[in-house]
Amino acid sequence: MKTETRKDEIIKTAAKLFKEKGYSAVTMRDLASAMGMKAASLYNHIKSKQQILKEIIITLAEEFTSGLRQIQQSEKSNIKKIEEVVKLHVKIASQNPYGMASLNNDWMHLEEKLDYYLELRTNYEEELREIIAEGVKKDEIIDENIEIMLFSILTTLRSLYSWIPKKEYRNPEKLSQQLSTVLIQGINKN
Amino acid sequence: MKTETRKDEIIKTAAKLFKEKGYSAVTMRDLASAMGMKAASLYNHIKSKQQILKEIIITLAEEFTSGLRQIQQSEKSNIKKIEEVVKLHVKIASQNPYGMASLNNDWMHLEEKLDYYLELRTNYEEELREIIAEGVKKDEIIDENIEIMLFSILTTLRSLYSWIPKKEYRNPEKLSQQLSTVLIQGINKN
DNA sequence: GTCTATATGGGGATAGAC
DNA sequence: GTCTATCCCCATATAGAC
Repeated sequence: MKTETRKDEIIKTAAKLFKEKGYSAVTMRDLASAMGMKAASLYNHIKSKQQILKEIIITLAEEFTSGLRQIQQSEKSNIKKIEEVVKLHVKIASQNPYGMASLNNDWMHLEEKLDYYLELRTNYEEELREIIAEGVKKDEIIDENIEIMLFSILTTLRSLYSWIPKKEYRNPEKLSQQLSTVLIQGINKN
Repeated sequence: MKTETRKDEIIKTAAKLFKEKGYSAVTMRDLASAMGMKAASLYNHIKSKQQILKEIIITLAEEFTSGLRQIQQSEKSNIKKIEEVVKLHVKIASQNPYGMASLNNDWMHLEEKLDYYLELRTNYEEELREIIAEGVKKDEIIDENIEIMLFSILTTLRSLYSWIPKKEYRNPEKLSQQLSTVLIQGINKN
């Protein structure tokens, strides 16, 4: 557990601002002002605006990748694996909802690391697709269009960051369980 | 059916660019270049960059508002109403996937019309919440956390624009039906 | 209706004093 | 580690010729 450096503070503050207005609309002067300093001073801690975005996004993308890999390697039913994926998203989004906004909305502004990010993203989708396809094959999951099931689940999980800061969702265990119910069982009573 | 004016073309092209990089990162030079003209020439057709965003977003927001009002006033079961809401989103997103990106991601860059937009958005969510709450009360919908059901459905519908341009989803009827199944019945087989 | 030229402001980033 | 001053570039938008 390292102590938080000034650089970490800057990145955290930047993520908060990026969530409100997006990467392109946030200026280094905005960021400096939120930190209580002048824009030029930021550059003693970070190399560039682009580096801030890169650190926010790549860190999160790698967390998802390694989290999913662990789930994939476990010996659970595919429905259980999906429940674990829900937990993974709730956990990461709870810890860092601001960063999640950049991951979802500002990845296209990555320069150097864009290809790497896209690779992680594509692989993530592909692995989740395989969990669903396996579930269909083993009769755990209905034989409906896999892409629709995949994107329905994934887009809900990806937008978690936008409502997780609200009061009702401070209990990650409970939220994960309720969300799994809705995503897996649907909302229909009959 | 009016013929498409140059202004309409500019707005359509702008929406396409906004979808790729977001409002703030698209310059009037980018837009002009995509239109095969110089930036200054754009101003013979539109008043400002801000006006383009406003037209894209407010038009769509009003379409959703009036669409939902019609559904709300019909005499259907609440589950049927949700199916109609799915159809509404599929229809609008199919007609204008580029504009939907701005509606979802760039509304915070609205200046003059921001408050109006937020009012429409809040009302939309509130009406949909009431449909779900009614459904729970009448035993059509499970008695699970309403906010979670609402946001799970809504975020899936809101992100439709990002995957609707793909080949498999060109049939709005079929897509609506499959998506309703997944959202309402879930994915579980047992 | 499109162009060139330009006004005006703000962006990211660096130099060098303290 | 923070500041002031500044560089250089590009943003939106307008004026006025063709």
